[in-house]
Amino acid sequence: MPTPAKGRLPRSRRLLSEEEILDAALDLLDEGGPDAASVRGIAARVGVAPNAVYTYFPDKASVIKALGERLLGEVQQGSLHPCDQPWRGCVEALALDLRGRLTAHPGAVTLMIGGPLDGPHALALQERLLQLLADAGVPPDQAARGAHLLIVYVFGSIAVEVTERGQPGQPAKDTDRLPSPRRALSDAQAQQFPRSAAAATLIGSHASTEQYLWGLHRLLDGITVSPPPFENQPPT
Amino acid sequence: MPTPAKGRLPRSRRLLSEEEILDAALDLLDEGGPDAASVRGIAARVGVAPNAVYTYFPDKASVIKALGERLLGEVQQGSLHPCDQPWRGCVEALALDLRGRLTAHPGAVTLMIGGPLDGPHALALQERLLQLLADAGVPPDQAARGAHLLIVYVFGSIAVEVTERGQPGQPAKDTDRLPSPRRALSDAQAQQFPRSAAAATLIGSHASTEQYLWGLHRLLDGITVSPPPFENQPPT
DNA sequence: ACCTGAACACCGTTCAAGT
DNA sequence: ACCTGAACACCGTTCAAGT
Repeated sequence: MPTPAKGRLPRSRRLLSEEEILDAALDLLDEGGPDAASVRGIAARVGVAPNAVYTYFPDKASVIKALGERLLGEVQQGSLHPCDQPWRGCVEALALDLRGRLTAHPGAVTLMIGGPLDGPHALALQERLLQLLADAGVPPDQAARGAHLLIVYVFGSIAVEVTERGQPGQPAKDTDRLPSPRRALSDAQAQQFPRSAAAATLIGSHASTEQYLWGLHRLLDGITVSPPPFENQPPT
Repeated sequence: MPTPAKGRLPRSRRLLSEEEILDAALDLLDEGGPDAASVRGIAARVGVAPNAVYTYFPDKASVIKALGERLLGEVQQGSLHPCDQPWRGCVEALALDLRGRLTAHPGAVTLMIGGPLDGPHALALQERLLQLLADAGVPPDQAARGAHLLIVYVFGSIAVEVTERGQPGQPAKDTDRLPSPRRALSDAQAQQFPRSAAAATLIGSHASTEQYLWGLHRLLDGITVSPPPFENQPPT
């Protein structure tokens, strides 16, 4: 028996670790956008041959999946403290933390939303959300629907935000280099879609974080005050 | 002057049309998932050399963008009739139409959400939504925020739905071939995340369309009844 | 077990040439 | 204007071989 090294720490003469590969992938995505995280590029950055990556991950999709899970894990870790605020504040903090940590890596987010979010850290986030809604007195079936609704909203908002800002990979053609947070419409578009043009200027005057939180609370309103008739809310 | 052919119809001896290329791309995506729509594959399907595609579109991203716009255009066209129901019914019909037409093409949707939805048909949909909210008596700034919220929800739901179902490209590993609409958790997962497990069984008992509409109406509740204090709703 | 060089079967895109 | 063959610079992944 070749001594299975039960401590497992000095397992073998590997040059790399899974984490180093994920670091390299994230750096490449941050610098060059969603197409920059090629297996060959990752291998070059950590200084090995392209196929050495396959010692640590079975394929490229697994690398992306693990990277997404790691980003979600940071969120979970960042909100570990039991949160002494009222429940709405806790949901808000969680949503803000999630948004902040993901929008910092638009290239990674673009790849993440291509596949399902079903890893353990994603589940842990859902679990925490269900816990918060239960604490708020929302009955289980409504909390189940509500948590799903919140998840769709939060990830949808992040996805929209990430795709609206230019990725570092795309050269960002200079015709639409507008400084406004939500870019205005061209004259022709404004003429054809007057309400959209007006809405763009109305919303553009607010910070996107404010818009994000407004939507979140509208949604919490809808979840907590809505049918089936339900008024179990604890006092503020 | 080489006679610019003002009628423009028999413009030249082109073998293809933009529509044929989009048809081919959509067929490939439907059959093989998001990675199946290669420029070379499209060209082969319409019977030309790979680079002939670049006569019609400047690059692959433009093909994807045009395809997304076409799918959104069908939605817009499908809800052309002025909608004689009360406004909530109209929003619901629009949301259902959008979901139905997009989830029919999961591969295309996966590619669409990678880039921004800012084409004319996307704007037309937003315009219609703003019109409906204005008809409902929602003041302009709230309608602007609300429309954005609805768009995020609808596209987020579709994206989640599409990524949860397996794409035809991925071989759908036989370990998770569960028949339920929302797949249940493994035993280990259920033990670690009890609320998520319970929520999965609770939601799994409903059709996903019902869950989709539930969220939509919770959201409409939040938009129409919420601060700033507002009770301008027309009688049913 | 881990890494290597070499190869396979693909990509998107460009270029010069033909009509 | 439109299409072609040929090529360039890439991909992800596999395989046999080395340690």
